[in-house]
Amino acid sequence: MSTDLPAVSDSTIRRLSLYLRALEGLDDQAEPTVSSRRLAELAGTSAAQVRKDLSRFGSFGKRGLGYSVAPLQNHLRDILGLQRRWPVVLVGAGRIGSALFEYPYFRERGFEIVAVVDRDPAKVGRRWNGVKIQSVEALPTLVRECRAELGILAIPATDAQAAAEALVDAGVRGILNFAPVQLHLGSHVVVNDVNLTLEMEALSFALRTASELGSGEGG
Amino acid sequence: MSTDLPAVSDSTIRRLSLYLRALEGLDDQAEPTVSSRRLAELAGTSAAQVRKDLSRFGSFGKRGLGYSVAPLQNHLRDILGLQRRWPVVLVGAGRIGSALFEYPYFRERGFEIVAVVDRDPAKVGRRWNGVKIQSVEALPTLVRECRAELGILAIPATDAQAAAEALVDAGVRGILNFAPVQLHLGSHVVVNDVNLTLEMEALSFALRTASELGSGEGG
DNA sequence: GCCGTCTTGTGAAAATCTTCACAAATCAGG
DNA sequence: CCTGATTTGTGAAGATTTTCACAAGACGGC
Repeated sequence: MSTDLPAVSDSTIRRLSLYLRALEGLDDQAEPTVSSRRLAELAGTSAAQVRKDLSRFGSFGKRGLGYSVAPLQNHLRDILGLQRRWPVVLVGAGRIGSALFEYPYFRERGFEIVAVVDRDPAKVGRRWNGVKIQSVEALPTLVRECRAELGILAIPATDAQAAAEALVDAGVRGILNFAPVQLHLGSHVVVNDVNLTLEMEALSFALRTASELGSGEGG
Repeated sequence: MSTDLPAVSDSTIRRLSLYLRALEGLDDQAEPTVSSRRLAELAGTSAAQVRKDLSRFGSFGKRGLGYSVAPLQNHLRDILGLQRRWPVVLVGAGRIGSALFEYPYFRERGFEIVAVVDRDPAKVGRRWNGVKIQSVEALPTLVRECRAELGILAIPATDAQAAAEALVDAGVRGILNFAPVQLHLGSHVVVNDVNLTLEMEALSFALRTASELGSGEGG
């Protein structure tokens, strides 16, 4: 079934992912249906928000009853594009790259890291669970051979822009970027940044704010 | 309620972190001042947004000239709470925990992982660069001894809620959570989730959307 | 000093996102 | 069938965030 796709905000999509995760945590034998209120609790939002989010894509619930767990899971997978396998090319075989390669939840959702490249000649040639680490020069060929449309950048900031461009030139349209740098790519390419330092700084700000009761900066 | 710090949105704070990163990438010998337009380019937002964000905390710029790079860096560090050291307790010594422990940018910003715990007895006792991995039972003591207010959860979803509660009971007020589960904690605790699957799914959705719009190319 | 060119800081307007509130639909029980 | 207890889907209202637009300030050249 093809889903009609209106303009949907990024925050809605991110919540859909949380709904899916929450639904997968339910025992659909014991709990075959779920209300927007319950789903909201599980996902950390409000019932109205859940209904609004879902209603953008269709009427999946039944009044008086709620949403059937298994069908809703399928709808969400369909909306998010998870009803297929996504081959992924990983750039960078350092600590972060290694952790991502082993990350079990990617494969579970259809994201399969099918190729790994690294700049370091000492790493090239090693095998990770059957996948041979290759040289960055092989990147364009690899992307094309694997028909990868998704790439992950887990390399230093200095190399990220060039690597991103290489990925895009070879056909990648979506990038998960762990490098602490703003990538400048064509507007048809989607980039999601994972900025670990930023996350810690947001915590730091929140804690500082909380403890500064009664004293602040001069205005 | 804090007297001087206004209510500031999370998105503003996140952008401040990006501004700081962008400023650190500038050579302040060659470029002693920066305009809101330039900073916006570097951080991937608009000039008006930059000015609005900064103006919530003070008047840091000079009309006709822009912002002085070094002083603005200091203002941002001050706002974000980076003018101090933040001891951090890491829960989970698996792949992700290991990558985070080695992550160089944390220490650079004052976030120092001073203790590591793991549930696995086989890992307890090992040393990571001078830090001994300890049992989860030691967690409360460790948090208190280190005076850690920040914790990182890099453990399976099943263990995350209990570990989070242990952290909070021992005095932690901010948590960076890599476990794919919604934590339920007191409202005085700040939790930032890093949801890698969600990030990939957002890419998947975007790509699926783009291809389903037919042959038209994005501008 | 005066002029022209920049650039900030900021109210107001526009856009976006979230919550509210309620009609319509569903079910269980008698 | 009818009643009462639920719960969805959704316009409207409310809240928040972003963009606009411009007065006021700053600097260099002369």
